[in-house]
Amino acid sequence: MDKAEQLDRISEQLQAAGYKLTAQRSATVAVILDHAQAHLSAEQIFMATKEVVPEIGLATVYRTLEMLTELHVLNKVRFIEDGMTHYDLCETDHDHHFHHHLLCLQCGAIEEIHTDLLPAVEQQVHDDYTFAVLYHRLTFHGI
Amino acid sequence: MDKAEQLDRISEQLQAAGYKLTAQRSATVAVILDHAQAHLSAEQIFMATKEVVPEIGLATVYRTLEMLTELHVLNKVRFIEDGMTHYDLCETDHDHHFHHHLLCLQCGAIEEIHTDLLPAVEQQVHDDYTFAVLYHRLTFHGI
DNA sequence: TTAGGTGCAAATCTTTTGCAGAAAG
DNA sequence: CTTTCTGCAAAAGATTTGCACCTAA
Repeated sequence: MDKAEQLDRISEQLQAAGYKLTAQRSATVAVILDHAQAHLSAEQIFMATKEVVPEIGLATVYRTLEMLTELHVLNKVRFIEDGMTHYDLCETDHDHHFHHHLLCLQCGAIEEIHTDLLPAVEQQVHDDYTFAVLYHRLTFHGI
Repeated sequence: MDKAEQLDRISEQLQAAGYKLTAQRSATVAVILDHAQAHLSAEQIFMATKEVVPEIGLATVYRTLEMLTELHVLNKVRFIEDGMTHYDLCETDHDHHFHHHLLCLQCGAIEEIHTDLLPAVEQQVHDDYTFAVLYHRLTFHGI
């Protein structure tokens, strides 16, 4: 699935949910798709979107990001290392289970793993702690 | 190891690192030990410490918390659910590998698991991604 | 005695909100 | 047309910092 296709799909999702399709929203989504693996912060998304729609305001970006999060298009992520929220694209399907982070303590780079490493572990948690795991969040710190 | 003993140990660590042992710092550490499993926020630690040392200021608590984090007495944790940093005690030994969270999406309760579930997974990450895992951060969300 | 610590208030930083004008459906 | 969006500026909430006064060692 290429970017244009994804953009269309997300646009449809927006409209299906009763939201209007504005230039600001399309541009914001396009920026996010352009940096799919980059875990941008709101500020970074704002800056990049401004290149395309110069009159956009930061508040609009925050509102769009919030909206996309509610629609499960985006995931919010917070690393202790910096004070802000980062956003990353939910891979359409079972993202909740197939997505972890590698964070380099030396260069700050963030990479993703899309292999599910934890099914056995989740089963164990379920059995030992009477806890229904809906999703998990896993970050490895290292070099 | 009981609380008094832990407090002594941490006090020694502070002094060994060249910090002075003040009433505010002892009281703050005591509060943290009293709520060892509670993942308190700075504000909560401040409130509780104020009961013992009423003249303490929030800024001092933040400074102490920062200091304890640098000394690896505490760990900072951020959940997407609320905007603030929570602090939890590093279990003296190999906390980095033996500590995960269960977060209940219904009642908001946070529990800890002290079993290391991931050694096999870390090995795999190391092999597949040329990545030296120093520590990881894992939260399960569910009911 | 003196370097480091403290409380307070002001500053900062990220995110949210109120509102009057603009635009999508 | 009408409901939803938008940009701006102001507000809010968490954390940090500057400074003059304390205090542990």
